[in-house]
Amino acid sequence: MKANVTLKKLSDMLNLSISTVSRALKDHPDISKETKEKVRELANILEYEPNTYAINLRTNNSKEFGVIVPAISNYFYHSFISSLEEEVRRYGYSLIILQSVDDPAIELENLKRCKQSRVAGIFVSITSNTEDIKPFQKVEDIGIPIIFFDKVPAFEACNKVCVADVTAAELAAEALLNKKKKKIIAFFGDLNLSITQKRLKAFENYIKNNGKEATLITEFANSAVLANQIFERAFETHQPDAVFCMSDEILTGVMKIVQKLKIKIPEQLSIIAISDGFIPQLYYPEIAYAETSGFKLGKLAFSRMMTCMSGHHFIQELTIDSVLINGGSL
Amino acid sequence: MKANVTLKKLSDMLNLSISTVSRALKDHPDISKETKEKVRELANILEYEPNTYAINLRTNNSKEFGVIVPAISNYFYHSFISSLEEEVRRYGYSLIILQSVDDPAIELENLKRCKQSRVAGIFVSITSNTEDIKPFQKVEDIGIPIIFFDKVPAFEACNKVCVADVTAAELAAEALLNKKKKKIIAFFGDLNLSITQKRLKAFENYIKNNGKEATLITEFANSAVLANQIFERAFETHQPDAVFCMSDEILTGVMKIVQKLKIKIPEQLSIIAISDGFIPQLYYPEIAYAETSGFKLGKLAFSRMMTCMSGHHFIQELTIDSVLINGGSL
DNA sequence: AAAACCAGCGCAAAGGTTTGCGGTAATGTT
DNA sequence: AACATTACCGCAAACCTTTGCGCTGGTTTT
Repeated sequence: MKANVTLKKLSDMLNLSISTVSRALKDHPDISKETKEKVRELANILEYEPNTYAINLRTNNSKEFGVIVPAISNYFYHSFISSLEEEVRRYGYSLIILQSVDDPAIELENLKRCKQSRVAGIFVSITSNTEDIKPFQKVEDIGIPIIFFDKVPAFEACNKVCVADVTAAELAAEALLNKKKKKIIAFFGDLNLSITQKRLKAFENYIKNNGKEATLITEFANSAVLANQIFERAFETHQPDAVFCMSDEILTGVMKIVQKLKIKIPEQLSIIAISDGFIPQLYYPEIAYAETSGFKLGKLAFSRMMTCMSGHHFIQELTIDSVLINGGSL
Repeated sequence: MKANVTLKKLSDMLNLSISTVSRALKDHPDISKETKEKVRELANILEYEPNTYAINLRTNNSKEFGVIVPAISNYFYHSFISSLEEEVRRYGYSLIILQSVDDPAIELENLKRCKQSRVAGIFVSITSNTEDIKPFQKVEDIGIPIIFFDKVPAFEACNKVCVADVTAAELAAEALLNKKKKKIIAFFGDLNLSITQKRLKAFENYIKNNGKEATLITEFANSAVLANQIFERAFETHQPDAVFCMSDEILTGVMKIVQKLKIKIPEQLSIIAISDGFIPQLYYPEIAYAETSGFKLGKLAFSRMMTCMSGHHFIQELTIDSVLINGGSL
């Protein structure tokens, strides 16, 4: 573990002052070409690297963003994180990942960590049980911008970037109606989540307004396993000609039953989902879906973060549009 | 953006020195109970939080680990990361995630970042093209321990934690032979990867030594899409009674053809894979697999990191064992 | 020839915390 | 009564970088 080379060391060796060395390395106009050259040369030889800790202390901020999510191993978040990481790296930032395990208490702890680390900004997807948004607002008050993404607070005024839940649900509904489906099972996740409520409402409304002759049956399941059982029963009871799956989790539950009962897709049953696309393309035929791209959301979240950091502090709520991706399942 | 409360501020308000306040908050024996009480009280009221930057500078290390992976959105890594994050959090550490996009140049840049951030340690899964391990060793020389996981350098002496490739492949082969399979397609990924070579060799050897009457056909594909085409052709050409998939990527490719050709599992074809378990349970019947758990690997990697940090610097190569998880696919 | 200017560099403070050492007063020991 | 001990606390250096300001010697302006 060799001694670290610092500005002081360089300045000693060159018989210059620390400030001159510092400025030389930063190409400051006050320093002559020759001096700059000498300094740079020695810095290269000794492999000088500025001490990040000292810089952070001096400038009182770091090139790091915090990311707080309910869980990483989720169909959606890792594509978001992956996309976000790509983006922030270009600007010299890094990502600190914190999982809340869907527990508001841990979420709060994670927030506190971000505050203590004095990150440059925080990306948050809240847990399904998060009720108190004030702690987040307090952090924002001390100058750390917060971008909520995906799972965002329902009412409070804050910076949010979301997928277009309403559009996605409507696109899916429209696709089914275009195919003249008459008996549709719409299958949703945890009704306590605002995302479920939004998609449910949008889907129901669209069918009600545009599909007079279609029958709609709604089902709910909080896990893929539960989705299995519920769908198996529902399929036999109602003999639907189409099923809409609000999420990947639901879709995987449904598809397992499809395989078990050897249901013919799309002859016997049409399927459509809302997804970011990974799960739907695992099946044959590939499942049609209204796209909610974690990738695109990552890019959007970052650009929003940058404008927030530049001082434009007006609050904004953004969504990325959804498009219909056709599979052979319709 | 209110002014930050520092030790100095506290000490001024209490008419104490900075050092006394610092020690009081750390429960140092030199400080009297009463003083400690007063300090703690005021610190609470003012919501004092130590300045991480200053601490890092002073102690010359941070409570952060770097994680360098080829890509986050991978079947395996996000469960590793998720598990690792859970673990490090208990000890007050955080995780900085860096993606190499399977590019050795970016990988090198990521390594440099970790070095500049002076993280406490680095977890690395190298890209398939990484050839030069020296930069990693140089970082280790300056006192930052490095744990290679999953994709590890083939020959160099360094700390590695891996899944039990050999055991997993043998378990899978054994399971197929137990079922008296006679014509087995063994399907592998990129042959340039050491992981592929290991699994290939182990599988082939096991069949050769224990399954005299079984025919083995090996195939290779570098992507799920390629796996589709190759398997479709191979299935029709060879009419196998079993297929072994070396990875999730291969498995998804195979399963799509299974669905397309309506191959009956397990009557017509037995399937077994090596996987961490998420993909296999998406299908009906669930696919049997030799488990290589990202979750367990995360725990192991962390414990190895801790012993490395405690100064026991002997190099070690560890593997987590594999177990056979039965599905209905055999 | 005096005044103004400029290029090039150094001094020193600031950012907040930790910690070895030294100091003071009070209590205990012979 | 003189000395040693103990309990508490403060001084100041160190970690490394950034930056406002001031200083010097030389060149240009009036």
